[in-house]
Amino acid sequence: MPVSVQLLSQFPLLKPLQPEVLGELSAQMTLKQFSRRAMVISKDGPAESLGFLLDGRMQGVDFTVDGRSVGLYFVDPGDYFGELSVVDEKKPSEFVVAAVKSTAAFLPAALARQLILNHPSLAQAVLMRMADRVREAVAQRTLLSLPNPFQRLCALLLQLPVRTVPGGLEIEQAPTHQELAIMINASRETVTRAFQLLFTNNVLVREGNSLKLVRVDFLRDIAEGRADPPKS
Amino acid sequence: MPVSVQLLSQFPLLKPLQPEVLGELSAQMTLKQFSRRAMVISKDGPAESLGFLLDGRMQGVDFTVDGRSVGLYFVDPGDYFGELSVVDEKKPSEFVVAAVKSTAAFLPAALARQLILNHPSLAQAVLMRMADRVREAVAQRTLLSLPNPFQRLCALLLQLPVRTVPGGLEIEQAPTHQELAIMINASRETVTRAFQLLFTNNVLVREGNSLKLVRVDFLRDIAEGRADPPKS
DNA sequence: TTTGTTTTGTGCTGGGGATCACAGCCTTGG
DNA sequence: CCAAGGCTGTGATCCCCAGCACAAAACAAA
Repeated sequence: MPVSVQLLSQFPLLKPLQPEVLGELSAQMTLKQFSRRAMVISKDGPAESLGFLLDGRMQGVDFTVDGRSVGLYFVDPGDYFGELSVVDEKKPSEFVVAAVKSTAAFLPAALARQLILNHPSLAQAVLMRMADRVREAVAQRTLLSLPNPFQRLCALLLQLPVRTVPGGLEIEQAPTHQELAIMINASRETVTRAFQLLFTNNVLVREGNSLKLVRVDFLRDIAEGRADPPKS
Repeated sequence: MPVSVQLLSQFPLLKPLQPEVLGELSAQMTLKQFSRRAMVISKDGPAESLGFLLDGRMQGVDFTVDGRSVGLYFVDPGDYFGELSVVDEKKPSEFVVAAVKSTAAFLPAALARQLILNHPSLAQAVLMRMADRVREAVAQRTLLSLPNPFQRLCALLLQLPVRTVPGGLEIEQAPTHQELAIMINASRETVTRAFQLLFTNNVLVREGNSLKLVRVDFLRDIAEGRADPPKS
């Protein structure tokens, strides 16, 4: 099932390509749907392709040897994923699962690799992307050293992809407590309790499926240890 | 103070370059010594250059807003560092400090950038390096989710750069407890106590300035939760 | 050597959060 | 439209480890 050129051209990475190249690509790509919790890329499998997320959200996860899951990053529409294996031809370093029902387009790894290496501008773009991922990883690592889970949660909320709306920031399609918990090394219950406090203090407001951050400054104060987490 | 071509040619990254190019580079580079604990790259400063570590060891560190330090990675001789800022021209994402007395050569960022972008083979090498850093970061992140500090320590010891010696692996120039502690989100005292146990159970042996891992398999068993940490 | 400084070793205490157990609630698919 | 499986909320318990406060030891410098 080839993928329409129009869809592809939405991706910043592919923008600089000539239309005819894009056309060829589209013929080689396949479109796939994933239901919530479905595995998109497995760490074990060959899993060799470059994915472009059209719709939904995915989460990069890994598992410790003792079976506990670890949240690494989120992928949002317009992003691509799986580039690591494509460039270094090693096994994927993590799993990617669909956090919600999602659709993505895939380009076989070999082709993607050729494409990237033959187009210096693409190579450079990918290089930049990797640089970003390293930076994200560092930020995430630093976050994990915050002493208590409450701070870590606030810090995470602030660095999640948000949209500015009147009266604060908004996180659409809010992740579940569990999904957040594994990103900040905390238990699901602890996240629930923290949210509880944030709600009763009107720092956060729930709006259907999304989460509105009112009092962003206070959130930041907690994250950075200037303000103590509210007790009740 | 130009740097001898001979020194430079030890770096895998620069190997593929023609001797004359290498010669030019060497004229542009400077050699610097750092004493223990000295700051090599600051997160704030412009700090714009690509570093090549000749001798010693450095540690990438960051600080949480509340002043606690976070260990990110170690740099060993033959590695280069500071490549992130060089490729994306943003501020450094972390600090780099000398863990021990070290000497490094520096190439100004603008030149390094040119060099990399003009030589596809270098660009590719850097791309690979970045891929490695992402993989390292993922591994480190996964490590941090291990439930107890003892496991984390064992896991870290196993993924530190080691040298194979008769009767086990050896970590030369062993990091201090403090340096290890900040890499595994534990307190210095906890690391000390863990080492205590590992010594009395002959899992580790201290040999002057380096650390010998006897019973590597047992170390791995603990790290992976198959064996319980010894009680005494 | 002596002196100062960084690193390592240990006891004690308190609090924070993991874990377990279960109860309501959505939402989603059949 | 109902059922069933995921999410969210909440109490109770317990134990691990951060933090403090020194003491000892190793190391560097003078």
